[in-house]
Amino acid sequence: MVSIRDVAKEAGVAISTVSKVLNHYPNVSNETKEKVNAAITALGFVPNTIASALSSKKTGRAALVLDVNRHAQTVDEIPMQYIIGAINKAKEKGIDIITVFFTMIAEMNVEEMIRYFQSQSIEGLIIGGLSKEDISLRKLVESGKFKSVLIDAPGVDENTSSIHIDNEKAQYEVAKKFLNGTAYKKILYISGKKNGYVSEERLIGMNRLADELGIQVLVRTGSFSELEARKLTMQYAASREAIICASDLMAIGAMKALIDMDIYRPVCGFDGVSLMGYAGKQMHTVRQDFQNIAARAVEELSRLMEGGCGQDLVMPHKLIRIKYLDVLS
Amino acid sequence: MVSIRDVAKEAGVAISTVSKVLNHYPNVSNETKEKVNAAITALGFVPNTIASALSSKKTGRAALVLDVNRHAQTVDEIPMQYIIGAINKAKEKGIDIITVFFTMIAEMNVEEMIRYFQSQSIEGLIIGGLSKEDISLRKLVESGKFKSVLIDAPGVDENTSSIHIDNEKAQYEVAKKFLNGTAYKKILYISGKKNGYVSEERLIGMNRLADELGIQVLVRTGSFSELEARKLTMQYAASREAIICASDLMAIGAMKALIDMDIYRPVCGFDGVSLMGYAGKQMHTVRQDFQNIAARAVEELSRLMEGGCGQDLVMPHKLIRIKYLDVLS
DNA sequence: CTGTTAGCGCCTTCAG
DNA sequence: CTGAAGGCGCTAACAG
Repeated sequence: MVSIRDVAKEAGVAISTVSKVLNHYPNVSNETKEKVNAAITALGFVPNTIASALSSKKTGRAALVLDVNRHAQTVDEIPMQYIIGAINKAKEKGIDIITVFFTMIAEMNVEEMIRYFQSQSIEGLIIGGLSKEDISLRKLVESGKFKSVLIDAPGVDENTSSIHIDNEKAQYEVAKKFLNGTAYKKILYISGKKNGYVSEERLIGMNRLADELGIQVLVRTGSFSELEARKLTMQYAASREAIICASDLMAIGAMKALIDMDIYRPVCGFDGVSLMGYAGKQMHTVRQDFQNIAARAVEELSRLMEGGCGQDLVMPHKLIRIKYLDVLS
Repeated sequence: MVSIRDVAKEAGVAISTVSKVLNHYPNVSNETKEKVNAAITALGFVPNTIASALSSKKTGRAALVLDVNRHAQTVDEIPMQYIIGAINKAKEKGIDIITVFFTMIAEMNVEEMIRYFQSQSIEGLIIGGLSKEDISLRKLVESGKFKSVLIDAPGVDENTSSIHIDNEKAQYEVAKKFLNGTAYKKILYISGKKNGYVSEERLIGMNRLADELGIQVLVRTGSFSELEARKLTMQYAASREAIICASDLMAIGAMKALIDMDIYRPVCGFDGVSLMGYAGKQMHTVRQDFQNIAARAVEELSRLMEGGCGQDLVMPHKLIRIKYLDVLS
């Protein structure tokens, strides 16, 4: 392995000079800079990140912590979008991302988590899907040992940023568009998790619209589960005129139930996953650009790692109507 | 940060002794081992992977290289399964995995790829979806600079293992089961990619069955594209009795085309992705356990990294009939 | 603007 | 079985 020392010798300069041009220090003359660069390419020198990290105490490593149901049979589209968005941006930013799943750290207490991430030399965390029940993880974030970006969860402090769409507004808007031109007065709203951060906001948005339009909303908790939404639809849809769900997956569950029941009710979703396109029916939904959210999260983490202060970031959303042809490729 | 030196002091032993118990060296007395371990827990010592890697020249880092279509709107289920399977097993094996996408390295030549992975201190590669067109990547593997495990692609050598199901057999079997009890004589077979490793094997399996049963098979290339399969079905299905596809996504495309054409033809897929469950129709398919394949790949890589020699691994597959309820969660 | 010199935290011979 | 000492490749003061 050719090292910085070889480059220095080849270029006829000191070892530290090479380091300086490598790290784009300001005070190096163009002349020596060129000599060094020539030597670098001549020798095919590759800087050793490990050594650099050890010496500088900056590893540039971050963990993307995601909640995927390991044995779920449904498609994990959202985590995948997060991964794609984050990794691509991370490469651009020169930071390393390792992906970690909730299940891998679920059993750990705070100390163990800290130890785990520290042993991995991780400086930053991007957490997707933190819920109120993830107490250890929350404590980990609050420990301040790592810079963190929380997707869809609150908790801004000096070392922590939060990134999310305006869930309340989005739910309000999509439901409004969905109901536009209709005279429905009896809606079934299938909500997310009880005590879930985004679920509560979405519910508020729904209620605000209901007040405004003077419609009656029956709220039931679907726990973001397709099956649960299916059951709730079976139970309540007959006496309702339309169904609004706090996620696309639940919307699909609702729709399938309606097909089984052989009745028609319009259904509204939330997320904009491509799976909707396979569900066999056009549906209104909010579209979140998960890749973009993750990419933005990486940028934000990068900023934090360079000493920036935590902040609250609100991403834009769109309203769309998804149909089969949208997902053909 | 508490270091090995502090532990040594606390335990009243030499720094190297601590290192030895950390790395489970044989020649340390139980007595000192206990002293050291006590000191470790007392101080909450966390070994520094970076320093260890620099010193030992073993990083224990691997890259999972995957082909995901960044802007594809269909669900990237297979890569996600690979990621889940690989990462979970990697944690168990104590190796670090960073995920890399083909798009991130597509433009690079071999030298650049080598440099990229070396600068990341990566020792091993797990590559999913290597095709005959990925010349640089193939050269990278053949360079012998990294230990590699190829999923669904051939190329075993000293540093390289290959892992895959028996595609020929699987295609033969699923098609046989699918046609069992029918008297169809005119089949449309929508194949994968021309010159694709797995595509060719599957086609051979299909042809073998066709010979055996004396049926006539019209082969068309669907390139694993749902849209292409849809088009081909539109074009040829009317004059055929059944459709067999070399992937589930193409099977879905075929099925949607049949619905549009308003004719019925049974469709057979290959893979066992959960998306099939949303397609609105029961379908025969091969089921590959992608998580398990990836997990096995990590084990194999781990073996290679410890000096083992490359080998060819054939994973088992199942035949299933997938239907909507299978994917409810 | 350039070179010298200590480490970073750990591993690994090599003596004892 | 244990300890001392010399790096691994690089960064970061500090001199010059």
